[in-house]
Amino acid sequence: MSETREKTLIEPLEDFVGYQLRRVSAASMAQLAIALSGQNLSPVSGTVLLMINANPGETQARIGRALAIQRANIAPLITRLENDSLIERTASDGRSYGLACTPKGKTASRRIMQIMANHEAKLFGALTASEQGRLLDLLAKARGAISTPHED
Amino acid sequence: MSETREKTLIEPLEDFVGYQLRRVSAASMAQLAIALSGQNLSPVSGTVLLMINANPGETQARIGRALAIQRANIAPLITRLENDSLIERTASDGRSYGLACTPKGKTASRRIMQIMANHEAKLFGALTASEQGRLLDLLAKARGAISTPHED
DNA sequence: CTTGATTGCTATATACAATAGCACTATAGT
DNA sequence: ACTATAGTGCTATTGTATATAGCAATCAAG
Repeated sequence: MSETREKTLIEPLEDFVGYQLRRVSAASMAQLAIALSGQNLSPVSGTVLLMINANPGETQARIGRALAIQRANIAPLITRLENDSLIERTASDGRSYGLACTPKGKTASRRIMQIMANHEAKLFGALTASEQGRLLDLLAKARGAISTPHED
Repeated sequence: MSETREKTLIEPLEDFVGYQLRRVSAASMAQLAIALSGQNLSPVSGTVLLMINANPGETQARIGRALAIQRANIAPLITRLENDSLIERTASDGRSYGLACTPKGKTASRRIMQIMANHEAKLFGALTASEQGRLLDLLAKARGAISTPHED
């Protein structure tokens, strides 16, 4: 038995917001990846799909900017979503496409929203509703204040 | 001028803690990587070095567990820190080493702590001290409640 | 009609993390 | 003493996310 409770190490970055942020975010992402694996979608792909679903007709450059994903990186994501028949592109601009979910993509979006809501409940259920709200507010405030370096 | 204020897209995940966490964490990590680039260290490498500095004599397996880094992934990190003469390994167990910072590593650790503290101030300065404290508490509480999947 | 900006894209590189498996060492149970 | 189990360091490989550089096509403005 003995359960060998491992002696806790000193955490020099314990009081750093950025450190705790990174730890919680990494754990959350790992769990979300598992939760989404049944849909053959990564967290980022799923988020892009939801973004397209909520903003039909937008170009991939604008979707990417809203998610802080660069043009070069979002291209293969979009291609994959299209190959899986989750989205459609309709030429709009001559150089850009308007993106929209197919019926299959809309169904998948609803499913993904369910999965993410469930994931939220599981992960942050230890916090009360008001604590979650406060956390959300603080994160939104921090995010709003962070100056993005190059902005693509 | 016109400044073309880009029409804001709908963010379907706006009210998800995990999503905001990911966005803020990603931005923070990107900035930190820039801040640490002068030391030729990545955020993870720097964190490992600080962890060793604060816990001399610990093995890399235990350092890794404390940071949620698997044995297979921490090995090359440790090798690099040793090649850069920032840490030393002294055989302790026959199968494991005790890790400790060299004088150069201790100096680097102090520098890294300064950089990280500065990074914190820059990034989260929009929050008051009490807001930062509250955010820290909420993150710590959330982190404590998240069950790690395999635990290495 | 040229100049500059935007778009989608390829190619490439890095950081980080995950799995599988290997050799060696330690330890506990018989 | 022997064996089974488990821990440690490590290699190899893969996948995900993100970064930069550069290109051809298109658009917009002078």
